[in-house]
Amino acid sequence: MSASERVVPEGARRRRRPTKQGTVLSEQLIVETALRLIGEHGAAALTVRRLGAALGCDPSALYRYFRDTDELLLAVADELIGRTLRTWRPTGDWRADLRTLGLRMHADYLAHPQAATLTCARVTGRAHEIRSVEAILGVLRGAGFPDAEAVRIYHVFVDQTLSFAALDASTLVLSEQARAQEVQTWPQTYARLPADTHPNIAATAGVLVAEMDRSGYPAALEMVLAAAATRLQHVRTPAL
Amino acid sequence: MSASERVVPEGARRRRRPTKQGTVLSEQLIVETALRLIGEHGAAALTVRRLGAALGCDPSALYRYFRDTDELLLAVADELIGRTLRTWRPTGDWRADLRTLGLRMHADYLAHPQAATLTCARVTGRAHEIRSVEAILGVLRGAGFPDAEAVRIYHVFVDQTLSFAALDASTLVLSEQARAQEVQTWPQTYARLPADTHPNIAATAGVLVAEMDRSGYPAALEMVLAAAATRLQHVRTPAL
DNA sequence: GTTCACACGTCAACGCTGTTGTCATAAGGT
DNA sequence: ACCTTATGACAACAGCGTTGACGTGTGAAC
Repeated sequence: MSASERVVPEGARRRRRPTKQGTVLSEQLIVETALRLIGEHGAAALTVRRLGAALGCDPSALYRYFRDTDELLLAVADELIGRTLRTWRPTGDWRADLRTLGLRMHADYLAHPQAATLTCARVTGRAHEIRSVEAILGVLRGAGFPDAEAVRIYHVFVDQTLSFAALDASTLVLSEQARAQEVQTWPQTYARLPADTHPNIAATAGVLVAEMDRSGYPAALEMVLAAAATRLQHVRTPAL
Repeated sequence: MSASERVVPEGARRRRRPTKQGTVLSEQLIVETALRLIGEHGAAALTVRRLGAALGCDPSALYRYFRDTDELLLAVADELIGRTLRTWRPTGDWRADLRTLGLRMHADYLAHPQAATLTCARVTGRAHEIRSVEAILGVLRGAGFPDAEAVRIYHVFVDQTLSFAALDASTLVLSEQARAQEVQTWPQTYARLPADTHPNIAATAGVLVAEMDRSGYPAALEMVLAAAATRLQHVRTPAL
């Protein structure tokens, strides 16, 4: 039997057989346990053996549910997307809708930084992700963007949100002292550079220290939304 | 002897003893070989054993030069930063300068994805980084952006470039088959969704498949530059 | 009810990984 | 020429993902 034939799709499962330790496995339970493991003990804690131990089953039992660890990771990623999307409702104002969705996705991923660094870059092709793509495209096309434009803006919006989430999450995962040192680099190193050798840094030192202390995502999102709005005006009033 | 005591700083090395196969090790040679290994055989090829084999030495000999593989990767990353900025010269056209710098940084990081994913989020506070901050701020202030605005745009520009680089690099780090599957998800899964359940995806399927096949960074960069240009116009012609 | 196919958990094993303790030896200051 | 010790080699360990074989309990069929 090859590895891929070993996996039975979740919908087709009929026999639910408890493990030696009594737990009844399911795709849902495995994904939740994986997420919990990552949240409690860091991303490095997600190994097949540890996950098996946490679930009370043999590690190899997981291969009845996922072809390999990569597929398991995709399921974890999709679960995160689903949690974000579950409470979001579009209002009809495209700019406000994208703003709140972006900020919420960013925040939700940061709430699970270890999981975010592992999964932000992945295209899952699973249910929750598909729903989010459909929704965002709907918002943009409903606002009047032509198809090509809508797809391009969708791409920028989603990749920007995920990549900033991964970036910001990765700093949260650093060790306590590494993060502390990272934060202090701006006031300690940059704010003290002399004006004759580094005129631009010296002139903006105060603003620089304050700005670099927070995420650049909100400002980046605003700029992308502003550029999109400008583009929409051109589409609506062509050849002025 | 503990692991950290085993490492001798590069400057303090006195005895250069050739390995059994004749090569004379050095921090520089190890870093270069690691970069070559990544470039030739992919990120997965960078293991201590393979690196040892490529260098003609026992894997454990590397631990005389780096405390662990993480420290080795940081050394590789540091080498990368230097290479990126070395050839860039501002022309005086702020928008073109930022465009070429962003695209070049993005490309250079992608050429060494393993190092990129590990280092994109770090603030080093070292010479190369400081020079880049000074240069970018100089471009923006020279273009006429007020200090607060210049810092804000610098933040967005640099974080967006690094985060997209990390995102795109992380897909290159995936195993061969995982990446292949990721690419096929758009034509195989998304392009086949029926129009009645997923009207927006179905309507844009063709454009979607083409768009998602490449990085969103160039488009994102253009949108940020466009938003910045609009902002600059407002600053130059206040209170119209 | 009883039977029966097989889904699914378990076990053992493979080859890989990073890392370390110990030892031998050649380099280089004296 | 000696002696210290830096440094490379060797062997071993624990842990990793993954697979093939095995047996047992389940749910369906009759």
